[in-house]
Amino acid sequence: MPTFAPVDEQLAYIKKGSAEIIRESDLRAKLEKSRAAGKPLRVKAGFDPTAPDLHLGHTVLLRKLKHFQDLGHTVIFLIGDFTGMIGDPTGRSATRPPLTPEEIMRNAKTYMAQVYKILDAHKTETRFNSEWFNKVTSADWIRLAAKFTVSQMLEREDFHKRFQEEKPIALHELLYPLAQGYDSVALQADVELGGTDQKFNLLVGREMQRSFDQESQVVLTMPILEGLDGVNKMSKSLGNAVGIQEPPLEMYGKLMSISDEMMWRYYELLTDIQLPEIEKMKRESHPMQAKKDLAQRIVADFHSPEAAQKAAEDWAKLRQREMSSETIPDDIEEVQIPFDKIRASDSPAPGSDSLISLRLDRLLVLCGLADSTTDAGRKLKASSVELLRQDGVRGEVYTAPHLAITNYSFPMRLVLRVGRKVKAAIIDG
RNA sequence: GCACAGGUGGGUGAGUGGUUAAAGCCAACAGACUGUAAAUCUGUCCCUCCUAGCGAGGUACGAAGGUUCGAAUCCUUCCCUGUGCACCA
Repeated sequence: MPTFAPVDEQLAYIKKGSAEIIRESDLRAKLEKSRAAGKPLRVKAGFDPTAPDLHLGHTVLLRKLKHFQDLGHTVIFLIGDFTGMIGDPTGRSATRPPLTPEEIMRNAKTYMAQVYKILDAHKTETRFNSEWFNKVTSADWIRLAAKFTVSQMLEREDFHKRFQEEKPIALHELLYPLAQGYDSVALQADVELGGTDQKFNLLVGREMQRSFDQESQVVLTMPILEGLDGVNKMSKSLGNAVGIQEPPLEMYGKLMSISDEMMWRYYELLTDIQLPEIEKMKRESHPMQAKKDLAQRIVADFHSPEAAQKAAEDWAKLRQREMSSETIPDDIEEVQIPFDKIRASDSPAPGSDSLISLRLDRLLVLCGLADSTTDAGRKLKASSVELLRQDGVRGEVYTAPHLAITNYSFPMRLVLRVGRKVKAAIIDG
């Protein structure tokens, strides 16, 4: 029979960082019962396999699940492959197109790989809700739908707002909360975790269980992590997210760009450092050093301490170069480019002369440093394009789209910088 | 089905026949500044081409047609959204 930590201890651990627990007394009761019986709680969290890439925002919840795992409870990672076909209306206040089963399966697979960077794969129960929903009949759906009223659904802020703003609410969207609620019934969940934006859906689970004569689950909401802008929730589509699969340097750099205020929030929600210690850092640490530590810590979580260390060093170099234009990081992304794609029309054929002429603007586009040749032209005019010298030291700013090179030889390596992005073009003849 | 109100660039949101590739704001991107960030200031912010110029051309205001020297702006049809009514019970 498994043993559990004292209830008060567990509660404290669970409460850290959480936004709301409905109801705490229920949770305590469940924990007591579980401890007495030596039976772990069933802790469920559902994920919509719509975005294939997880970002730090998602990990807030995953970390909390991990905490439950640490305490010895059973974590059920529910992939909403069925509900994914509905598309949770949450968030963008707009109807979302349903996904196809193929897309969902593909996403689900990429999900799992990422999730296990945080959760213990062996201790996690992974389920798909199509497992039970494929057996639910139309008649069942009607019965399910009969348990809720339109007004109840409109209590949900998102629906309410859209209704008032005369924006569309597709009928199937109303099914989402029902389905999610039914998941809890099917899984006999004791606790369900979700973001604060999921509160409504989570509460539906309580109601639903009650009407199926089950004990209502405890609802635990986690705060929604703000993105790099510090205002909106972290979301890939808002472009303020840090993906957990991003390369170390990119991750580090992004984290270093958050505001001081946000930094503390990230400390709270993305690290296991205890609150009193965070408070102490707030008082005593230099904000920049604290931010570096945070960034390094998070990069280490998703890559390795070594990678984090290197990211920190590269970032510092990059930073330094930005200040003094003297150094660049060691590993720059290299892009292979055939010469004839960027050859200027007035250039002599390669080999026929010691001089060739190429189109910088096209080169920028091919390197991914500009969106289009028009955009590249603009960037050039704005004096924001720098060609770094071969030794990787300070270079020269170019404003003209044509670049003549003498004494060339293929393959030729040109290191270009636009803003903080640096790319190396390997040009072949 | 009928009536009414709407559909503008990444997002908001002006513009109701003519320097309007389309105001303002936000976001974004660069530059300056800075102990990181923020803030602030400046510039840019549809695409293509080149001789790179306050150059040439092409797309663009739900879709397709039409009227006009000229339309995002007027007309017609269609699509989409919302509201009310009706239909159906």
